[in-house]
Amino acid sequence: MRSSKQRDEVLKVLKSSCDHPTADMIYERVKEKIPNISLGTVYRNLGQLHDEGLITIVESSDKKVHYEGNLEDHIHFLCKKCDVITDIFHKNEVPKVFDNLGHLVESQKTVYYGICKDCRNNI
Amino acid sequence: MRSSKQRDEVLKVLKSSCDHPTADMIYERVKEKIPNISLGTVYRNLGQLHDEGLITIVESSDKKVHYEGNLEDHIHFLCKKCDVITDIFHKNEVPKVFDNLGHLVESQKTVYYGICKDCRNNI
DNA sequence: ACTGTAAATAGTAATCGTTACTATTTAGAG
DNA sequence: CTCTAAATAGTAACGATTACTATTTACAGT
Repeated sequence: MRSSKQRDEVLKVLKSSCDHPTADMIYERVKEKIPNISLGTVYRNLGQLHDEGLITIVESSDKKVHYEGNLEDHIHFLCKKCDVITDIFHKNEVPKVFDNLGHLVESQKTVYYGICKDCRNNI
Repeated sequence: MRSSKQRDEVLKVLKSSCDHPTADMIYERVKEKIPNISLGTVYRNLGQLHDEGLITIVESSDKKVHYEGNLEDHIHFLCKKCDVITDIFHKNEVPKVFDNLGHLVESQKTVYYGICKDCRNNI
């Protein structure tokens, strides 16, 4: 992968973002430094950075993909009313943390990602 | 909510599906019973059923929303190559189960859903 | 049963996040 | 300095989902 100032800036913006911005939000922020950057460039670089494992994707409920630059192991709380995503770093004390934050938990989803048996064997 | 044969059939199809079908797949299956049902009707009813808590949404990586009629508490394994979603019901023995299934786990995501503090207070 | 109504539907058009395409620019190896 | 393939800007296209509208339908009140 060749270096590019566009990709560097996308990564820099994401690493310094505390929210979980969408491609469009990242585009607006990068434009402050590189005014003529293309939205397609942002999408392509987000895809590459994700493939390289330098950023992660956070699913939301607003039909947009949200990105995250913080690779530290943590979980998310997603408000179904306002769609705000909260980071929770104290995995082991989840019930207590939510009590302290004042959030009402209604459900939970856990997904494991990887390669299934068939895909490991074929090729 | 008024009853409708369309909604009943959408729910019936989903309850008897072992995969995790998309709106389009559900549409095709319901058409066998109700040939002139509209895709929009399927989408609207899936939304209503989800609001009522009768079905759940499974995020995938193919940009489509997948639905599930099985409300039993379980987690998912998502293959990043073929996008197949596997149900895992033995939560407590996760590493062992994946060993047995032959799946290679690379990462994990946990999300809690609910109402955040601000949304609980405002209104 | 009959009627009024608001909800639900079928069919179609519109939306919008994302991807594809193309001519041009650019990084970096030789 | 040159060559070449990767990266880019700008724009067009795509496709899953949602919105819209005239018509149908469930069902509560008579």
